[in-house]
Amino acid sequence: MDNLTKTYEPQTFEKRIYESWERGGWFAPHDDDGRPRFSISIPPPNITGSLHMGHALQYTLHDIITRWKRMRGYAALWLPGTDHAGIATQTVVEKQLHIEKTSRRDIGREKFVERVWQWKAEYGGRITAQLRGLGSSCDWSRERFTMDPGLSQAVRTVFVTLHKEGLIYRGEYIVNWCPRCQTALSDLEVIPKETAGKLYHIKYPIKGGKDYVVVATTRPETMLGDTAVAMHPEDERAALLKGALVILPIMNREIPVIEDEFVDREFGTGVVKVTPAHDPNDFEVGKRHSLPGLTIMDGAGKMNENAGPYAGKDRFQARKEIVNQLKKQKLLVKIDEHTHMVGHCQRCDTVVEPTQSTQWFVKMKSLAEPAINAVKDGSIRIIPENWSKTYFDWLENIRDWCISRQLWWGHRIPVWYCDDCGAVICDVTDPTACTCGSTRLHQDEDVLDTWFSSWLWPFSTLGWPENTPDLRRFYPTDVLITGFDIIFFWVARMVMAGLKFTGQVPFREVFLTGLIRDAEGQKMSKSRGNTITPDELMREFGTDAMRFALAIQAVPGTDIPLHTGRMKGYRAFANKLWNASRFVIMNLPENIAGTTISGEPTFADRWIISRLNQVALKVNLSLSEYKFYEAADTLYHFLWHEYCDWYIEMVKPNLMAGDSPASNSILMQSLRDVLKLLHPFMPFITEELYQKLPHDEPALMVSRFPEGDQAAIDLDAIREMESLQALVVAIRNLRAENNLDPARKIELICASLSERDRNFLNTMRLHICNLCRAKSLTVATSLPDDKKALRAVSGAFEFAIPLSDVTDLAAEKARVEREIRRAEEEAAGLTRKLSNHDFLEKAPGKVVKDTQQRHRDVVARKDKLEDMLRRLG
RNA sequence: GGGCGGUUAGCUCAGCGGUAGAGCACUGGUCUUACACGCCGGGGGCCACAGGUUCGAGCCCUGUACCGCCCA
Repeated sequence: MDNLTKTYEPQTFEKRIYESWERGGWFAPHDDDGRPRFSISIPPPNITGSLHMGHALQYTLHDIITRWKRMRGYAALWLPGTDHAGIATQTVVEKQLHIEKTSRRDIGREKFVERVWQWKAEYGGRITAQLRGLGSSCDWSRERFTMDPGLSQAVRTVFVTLHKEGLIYRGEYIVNWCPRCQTALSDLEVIPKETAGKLYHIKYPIKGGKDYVVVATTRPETMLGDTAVAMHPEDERAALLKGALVILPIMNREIPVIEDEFVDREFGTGVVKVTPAHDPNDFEVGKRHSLPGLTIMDGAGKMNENAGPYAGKDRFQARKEIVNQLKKQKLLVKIDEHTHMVGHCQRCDTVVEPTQSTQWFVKMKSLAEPAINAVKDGSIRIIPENWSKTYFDWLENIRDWCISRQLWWGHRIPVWYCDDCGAVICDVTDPTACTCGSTRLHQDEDVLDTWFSSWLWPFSTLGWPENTPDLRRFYPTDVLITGFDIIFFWVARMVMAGLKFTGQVPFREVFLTGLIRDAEGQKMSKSRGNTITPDELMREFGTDAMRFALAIQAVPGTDIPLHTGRMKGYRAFANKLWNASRFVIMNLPENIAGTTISGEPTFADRWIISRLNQVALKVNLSLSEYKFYEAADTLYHFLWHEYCDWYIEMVKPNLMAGDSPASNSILMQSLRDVLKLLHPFMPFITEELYQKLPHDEPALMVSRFPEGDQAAIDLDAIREMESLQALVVAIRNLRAENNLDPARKIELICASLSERDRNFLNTMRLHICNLCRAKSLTVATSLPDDKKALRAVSGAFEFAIPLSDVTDLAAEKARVEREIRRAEEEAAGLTRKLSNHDFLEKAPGKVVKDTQQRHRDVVARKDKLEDMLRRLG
């Protein structure tokens, strides 16, 4: 048997253990079809990313559930993979090219895509390596990437199907445009941020007079694209201006005054400029009033040829210059400070420019309805339940999804245009000729939003559109675990796609985690500089300690502030487990039988077995309800404060005497069960320790999870243990209060009028002496009338520690008096309750009975204490 | 403006109708031969506020005040 180091040193075994699991092939689900199956797919991390705390939390929970199911005999599949992160990955490679003093335009599309694949081959394994470091028991043989041929096939199939059904269309609309990424974005990829801006009040002269109207705008540069000004129809000024034209300053263009109810009369001057090509509202107004749209910027956010003198200038520079120009022309009335929401690119934080542009869209309405129903009728359960409302709200007000991106990295839109007849061909396989006979075809330049492949993830990874054995066996998946922040991006869309294309829900349950925050409760972000990475924590505290810390704080629907003190605490817990195991291993007889119990179990044995079964039942129940925190907390308390603090201590004298073979065996077996119960939470340390103990299975991870057996619970043993603990704590307390040297062996007298109690004391004699550091215990019907003794009461027992050197009688009396007062207060409260007729009549019988018992107990206690006080003189 | 959370011990959080809990921090004692990442004790809470329901309310209802998030 190897000797264990004195402290927990995770870095010495984590890597080795993970490799042994992989070598064992235990991450892949059993082929045995008789087993129930469990399946979960990973929210694929971005291929360019590195593991952050949110991942660490979510993947820890994935792993806990997967390991738990696997150990309970399920053919458990956790399917891993990554997504191709269109914008992020393209940006990374573009930066590389920039360093090489070239660009994607220079090398061309084909070469560029090649470079990205090259980059992926080189760095794409980074995040999956980190995933391994976390202990994730994913089936790597089934790893998928959103750009894999199979998944690409799924994307094409879906596109073509939706296109045929008319649910995908192409058109010119206002979209969110990121001038840095130079692509369109979906609504979800735009982050509105409260921004301190300005509200400019600008005079637009009315044609043919000296009058003018004043419009208010936050984006004066867009005025170059104005094609009208609008007022509310009920505005009295509107009547006067009916049919009037105003002169657009700077451009000196005549534009009409129109009336439209969308104008907010309260805001600004009640008159707004209308720029159909650069504002979503104005775009709608423009359509209603048949106004032309005039685009005044290019894809990079620079003013274009329609911007007259400002052509070529950056949009923000143009804003400054235009404001100056207006000032000069005395057309600027005033500038108000104005805080408003400004859209920023989710990827690069650049201010998004709403721009009129031709893009591809998905009609979402008809897809959303079944997704709503799936949650309403319980086919999918969202945990915590209150997120359902958010889910419904979004789906009920869903807008069409802009899916085309002006990128090169991604799934290219499977649409071709005939250069001769202009036909549009949309097909799963690349067409070679048009129906007109022409072979001059060109494919649409755009690629699809990355989420357009992610929303197929639960089934595309299992082989869809092929009807593969994996798809039949592992779809639908059981549960989706992810952050609530992607409930729209991903969760809702997956439900829509799953129902539409497989006719089934993609998962039966959705568990939404909170966000990981810093110690001050702030969101972690690079700009705040408050990020902590899992790598740092794993190095400092051990992976198991970090996992345990995350699990025990994973209360559904609650954010987790990250305190390193907490991590330290769970490293101490791991150390405790380590040392408890060390103790057990050190005390193993050479040839202990693996699983058989020889000899009669002692009281302590019966107690720990009972508690172990209760704990196992509780852990299974908690995990089945996704109460990770409850399961972890139960185990923490059991191992430390029951197994270590009491059971090991109670077993020590037997071990030293060598007279209880059963205890030896139960000590080891119950530890092994604790290791099993803890394994999903702390896989590395438990596996390492399991390997050091006698064991039957090749690895803990494939051993059987303790289910807990109601029949193995001896409630009498548990009750007796509770009174023993209360008595021991009371005696220890008395010692400590009176500053008795812990090394000093005391004499102890315990008294009770009941014979049963006295029998109990005699049975527990050795435990009491051992746990209280007493050299003798005298059991009596009453305490001797000796003044020189410390006295206290615990439950039905009174006890005394005779001391020849007790000197401070006054202090001792004061202490007893204090206890009497406490007992009196409690008794008074209970008396009040019991003299209330309504309580006696209306409260359930059990509650009344318990209250009466408590009252009797506290009165008895008070009597005993008063008796003690008298004896003290 | 609409919606959803939160407000419990110094800190971070459980508890959600019948005696207020945990971890950390604090504090007194202690290197008792598994562990000082330890052991044995201890202190600390009108459970945000105001009403209501109930025999009984952190727990249910109504309202208020702060704080946070999401959607317009």
